[in-house]
Amino acid sequence: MSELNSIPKCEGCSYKLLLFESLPEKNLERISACKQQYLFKKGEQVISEGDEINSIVYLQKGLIKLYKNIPNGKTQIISIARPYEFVGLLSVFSNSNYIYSISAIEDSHICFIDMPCIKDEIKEIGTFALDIIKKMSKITDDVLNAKYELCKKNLRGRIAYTLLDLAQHIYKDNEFELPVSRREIADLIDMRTENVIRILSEFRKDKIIKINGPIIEIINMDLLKKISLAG
Amino acid sequence: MSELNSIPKCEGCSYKLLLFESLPEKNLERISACKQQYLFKKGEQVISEGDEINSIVYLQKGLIKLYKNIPNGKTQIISIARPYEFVGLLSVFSNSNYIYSISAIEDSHICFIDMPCIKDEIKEIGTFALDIIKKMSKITDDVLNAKYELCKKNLRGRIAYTLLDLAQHIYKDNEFELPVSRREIADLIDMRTENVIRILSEFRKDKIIKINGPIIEIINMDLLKKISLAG
DNA sequence: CGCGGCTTTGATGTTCATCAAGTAAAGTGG
DNA sequence: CCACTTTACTTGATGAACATCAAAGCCGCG
Repeated sequence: MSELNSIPKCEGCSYKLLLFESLPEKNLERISACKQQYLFKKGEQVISEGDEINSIVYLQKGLIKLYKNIPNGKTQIISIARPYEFVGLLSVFSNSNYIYSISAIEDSHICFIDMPCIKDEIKEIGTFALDIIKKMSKITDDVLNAKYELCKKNLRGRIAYTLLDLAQHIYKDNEFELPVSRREIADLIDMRTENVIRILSEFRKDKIIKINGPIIEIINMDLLKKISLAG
Repeated sequence: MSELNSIPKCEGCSYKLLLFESLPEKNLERISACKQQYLFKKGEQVISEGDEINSIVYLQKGLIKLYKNIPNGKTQIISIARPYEFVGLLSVFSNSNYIYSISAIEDSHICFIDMPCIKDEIKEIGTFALDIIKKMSKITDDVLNAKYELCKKNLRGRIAYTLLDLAQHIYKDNEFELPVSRREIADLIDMRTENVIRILSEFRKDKIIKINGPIIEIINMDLLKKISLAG
């Protein structure tokens, strides 16, 4: 982890539009003054389960994963998050400590805004409070819907769904490098490593995707969508 | 649906402590003035998918289910909610229309608070805004954790988990009447009706529960907990 | 170089969905 | 009130989907 030496003002930050649109100039400056931006290298840990929550975390650039350590020394990935997502927004207001860990799976710029600052602005600016509520509501909706969808699908459907998510939402490209191991994908969508591999191989044989080590290219998007829906 | 003829003031409502603790007397009176309470009989529909959201719904007494209608004429139950739960809180701030239906599975008292009133108070009273945020955050956490747990379990584990939830959180009694059909339980936890029945029968044979029509009594709580955890 | 972790494939057994068939219970119309 | 229909419940048989076990190749790293 290293501090970014040129810390941009919040005024120029694309997140401003995302969440701070309703904040007057004066308040935005206060927010700007109580934030820290850091660069995390690929693989570095951002948050450890149990850490005290004293800031809101968001991802400006890069890719991170949320995960829990489960008893037998394994990990359970909760989600993979891309920029423009308020990584820690889900439970930071109801807990005093993190119930999951976060680490960077690509070099990432991460911004920490002090929690007391955020709370002060929420208390002072009513429209900002409503914005936060709306955003939280949206995130919850999305995460829950995704989980409900995934739960009902068979294994082929889950893999198809995951590949589509990576291509369409995370990388916005039909060709991308799998950001996590096959074992971690298995964790993420509740199946076994062997079956992740097997189904990826089937998709390759069926000419739905090309596999080149960690690189995946989707060559039959329509069929993949059908499999995801049918699953 | 029938209007409750003696509408109690919010001051005496147990929900006051739950959410409106930080609201001054004056504001609580305004909230009190823009709410409606109704009695819904068992089976009556409270909200239909697609209805415009113009109030916050909460359950004061009774039991309700949230569900979606899915294409083939079937339904998917999302959750069963008990009193002291803000039924509609999950997505009411990010959508203009309901994305699920709600119906009463026991006679229920339901309170509707006009959304504009709530929003006005959020904007005006900062601590109230923070309370709402905290509550939403907690609900999200709980619902998500439950879904993550359930997803990973095998069928026996899911049934055990569901029975424990009903006994411990919903009815607070080792003996209770199943509030929904076995088919609906299957929907709720993503399995087939036949397997719900089969596993309940197995639990009966293993002397974990007693079944008397719709009445279930848990007689080996420890084992049920083990099965839920092991699942 | 050897060790450990990730990947891959095959063989095998378990879990679960599906199909079929029958009973009980509950509503419906004459 | 009874015949009739529908819906919920229940059990068994079967096959498909999936987890588990085993073994081998690959690759990075000390």
